[in-house]
Amino acid sequence: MRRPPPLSGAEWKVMDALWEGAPASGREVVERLKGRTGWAYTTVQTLLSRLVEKGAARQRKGEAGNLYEAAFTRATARRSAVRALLDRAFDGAFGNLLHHLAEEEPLSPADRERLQAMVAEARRRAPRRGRSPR
Amino acid sequence: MRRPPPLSGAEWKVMDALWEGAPASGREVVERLKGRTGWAYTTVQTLLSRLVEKGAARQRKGEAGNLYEAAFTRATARRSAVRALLDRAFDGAFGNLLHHLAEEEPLSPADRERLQAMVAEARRRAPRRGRSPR
DNA sequence: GGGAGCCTACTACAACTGTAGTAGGCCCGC
DNA sequence: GCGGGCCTACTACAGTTGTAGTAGGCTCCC
Repeated sequence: MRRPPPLSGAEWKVMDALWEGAPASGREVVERLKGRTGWAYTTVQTLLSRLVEKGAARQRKGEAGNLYEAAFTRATARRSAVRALLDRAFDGAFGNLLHHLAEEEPLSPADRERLQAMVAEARRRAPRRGRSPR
Repeated sequence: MRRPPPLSGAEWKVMDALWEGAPASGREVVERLKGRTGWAYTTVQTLLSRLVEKGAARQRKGEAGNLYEAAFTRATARRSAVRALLDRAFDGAFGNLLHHLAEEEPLSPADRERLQAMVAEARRRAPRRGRSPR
């Protein structure tokens, strides 16, 4: 899966359930989503089918019914979602997003500390791995 | 406008044109979008009408046709879009997004430097303005 | 071996999105 | 004063998304 397909809001919830443990039966997925969504069994089934269709999940026959698992990791999906946000609202540039976060979002002082520490840490661990901004 | 409405991809492009200078006539908006989208005049008009309907833009009569302007700033729209991404893909928590950015995204070393500097700068300027993370 | 459950596949349907076409009004130049 | 442009309002239509319902099959119990 080179480029994961975009996931809709409802699809994200189902993928979250799959990432909690796979493979999972339709029944299990419904159980995991109970309390978060209250969706009918068939609603979840429809979403699972759509995810399989678009290549976000894989389906295989199990003992009792189909089993499902995500076709890519949460981190991959997040990268894709961040990329989509970038293209849509930040002119495609990471720098614009970073600037926005630092300047416009109500980060708590703790968030800022944390962000700063994380950046420093990541830089220490992988000083040469980045790509240049566009 | 307490909560700006969510904007679709096409709507973002039109809003971008409005933010480039307002008020602007439909014709001007179309001109600004030429080369970026190639949309027909009526396509842009439809999008402008939808934006007015959903309260994202304001319309008023001008000398020669309607004039349009954005009803909120780009920064406001961006905050809203970031919030939507957070809710959809990061469990609603800023911290998760920050962690993702630092750990998973291919930021260039320059981006990391910049991010770090911006955070430090923002903290210096507004040491007490943040809200606590959720 | 027939009914209760459970499962999958197919269908439904309204709202929202992307992308436009058409009709009808107003103004300017000839 | 009429044809060409330009503008607005309305309509169109397919694809996606959210949220299900229904029909038909398997299976296990009594």
